[in-house]
Amino acid sequence: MAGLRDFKQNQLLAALPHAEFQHWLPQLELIELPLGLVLYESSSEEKYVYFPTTAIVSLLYVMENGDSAEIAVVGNEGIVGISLFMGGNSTPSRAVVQSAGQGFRLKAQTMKDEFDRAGPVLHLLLRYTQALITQMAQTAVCNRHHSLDQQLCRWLLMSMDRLQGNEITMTQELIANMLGVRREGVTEGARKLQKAGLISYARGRISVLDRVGLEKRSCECYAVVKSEYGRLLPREMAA
Amino acid sequence: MAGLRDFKQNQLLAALPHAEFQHWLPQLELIELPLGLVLYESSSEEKYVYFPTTAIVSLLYVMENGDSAEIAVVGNEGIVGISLFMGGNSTPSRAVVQSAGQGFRLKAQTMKDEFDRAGPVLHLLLRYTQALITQMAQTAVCNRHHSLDQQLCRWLLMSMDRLQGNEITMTQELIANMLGVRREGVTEGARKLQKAGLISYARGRISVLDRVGLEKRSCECYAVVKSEYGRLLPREMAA
DNA sequence: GCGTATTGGTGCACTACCGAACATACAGGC
DNA sequence: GCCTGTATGTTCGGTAGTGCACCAATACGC
Repeated sequence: MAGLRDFKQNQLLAALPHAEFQHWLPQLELIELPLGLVLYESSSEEKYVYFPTTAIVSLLYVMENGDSAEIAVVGNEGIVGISLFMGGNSTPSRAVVQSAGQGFRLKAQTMKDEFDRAGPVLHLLLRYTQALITQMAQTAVCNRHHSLDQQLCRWLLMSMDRLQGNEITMTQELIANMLGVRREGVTEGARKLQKAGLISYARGRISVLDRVGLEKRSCECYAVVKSEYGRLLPREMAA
Repeated sequence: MAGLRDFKQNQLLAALPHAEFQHWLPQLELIELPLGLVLYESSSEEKYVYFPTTAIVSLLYVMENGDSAEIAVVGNEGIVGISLFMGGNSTPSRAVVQSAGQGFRLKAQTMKDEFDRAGPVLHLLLRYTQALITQMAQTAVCNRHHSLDQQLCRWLLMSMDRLQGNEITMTQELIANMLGVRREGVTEGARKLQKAGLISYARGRISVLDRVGLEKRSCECYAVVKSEYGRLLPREMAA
């Protein structure tokens, strides 16, 4: 049985007004989110929304020829499945667990009912959605203008913000998939970062040794998105 | 004085329920939107929302070093200024008139009041927002994976969908700004399209001669976004 | 402790795009 | 018709990233 502490690990749940939270509580199921689990598939109807606590979920587009690209990341600061309350019930993207952990899920209908009550929950979710939009827009710009090395730094920093500790469990192959680049490119970039003493890694485990150093090598995109999250979401939520 | 017909040129206005439309009518101002006009600046508070009728507006990010990239386009199918009802009141992007024309504007507060009434207008605007999100996400993917030539085709098609006639008034230099590429690259791409008989152009005027041909050369991104707009918005709105 | 699958490292030819410099050509004011 | 600014055309060297092929090292099941 999940305790109050577990729920509050997700910052949207933590920010819910007391009354609404009490209302949802019996309906929130704590579930395991293993690496690679697909929470929803492109253009298929979403039956649940998910509130990650220790897991990280990638929203990614998979193209006709199999190439893919991550358009946003959702961790314990957010919710997976915004198209439910936005009205579309699906999106052309896929949601995949990028870093294993736990999260809560809630039935689609329960979420819709609460949203339609048009109270503070609606405004909280919409502000979160705007933050997510910023992340997507910045990803578009970043894909256009920044080098693989810079993007790798941004990606590592965003993952760090959503994890406890300073270790990421992730192969270079998977990172390449997310960024939509070749695995060799990630190898090369990671090698440079290791040489510079910013990270160290071995077979699917990456340790961040110098966060500030990564921030310096990253493009401005990381800072822009982070500050927008801080502005749009309740104080303690800057992620 | 604007007639009913003018209002209905914007498809969101046209889709408003009768009661809400009557309520807004006295507050909607018809304005000219000349090329290059900045409707809102990055991170500045938005005082109006805009409903383009014959104009096209670009949402673009301008980076620290001056490089820019378009993240979405809004024409007569949409509204400029979603951050007002999403709750942020600003975004890190800039909105610029990309193709001169007209549109209506509405005071921020009027829009918010209506939105907070939580009626059908809220749901209409949120579905539109989801369509816009799809466009941004697809732009991110397109920037990652597709060639300048393909993107140029996509861009021309999206502009055509938002204009009457088959002529676009736009220099190659400006298109390059939107796509976030070099002017020479656009020149080269346009030359190929002209040679293939798909378009013809001269000094800032582009005529599309073979729409289907452009669609064939474009990447899948155009079709994905178009079909999502069709799915999410009222019938006649597929743009 | 052996074999196999997974993960990471390296080299190479190739392409798309960039940055810069410069040439041409058309439009509109006079 | 001439001048000037704006729009487009062309070239050239440089670079980041690709696709492919292959190797090296570690982890893990048996």
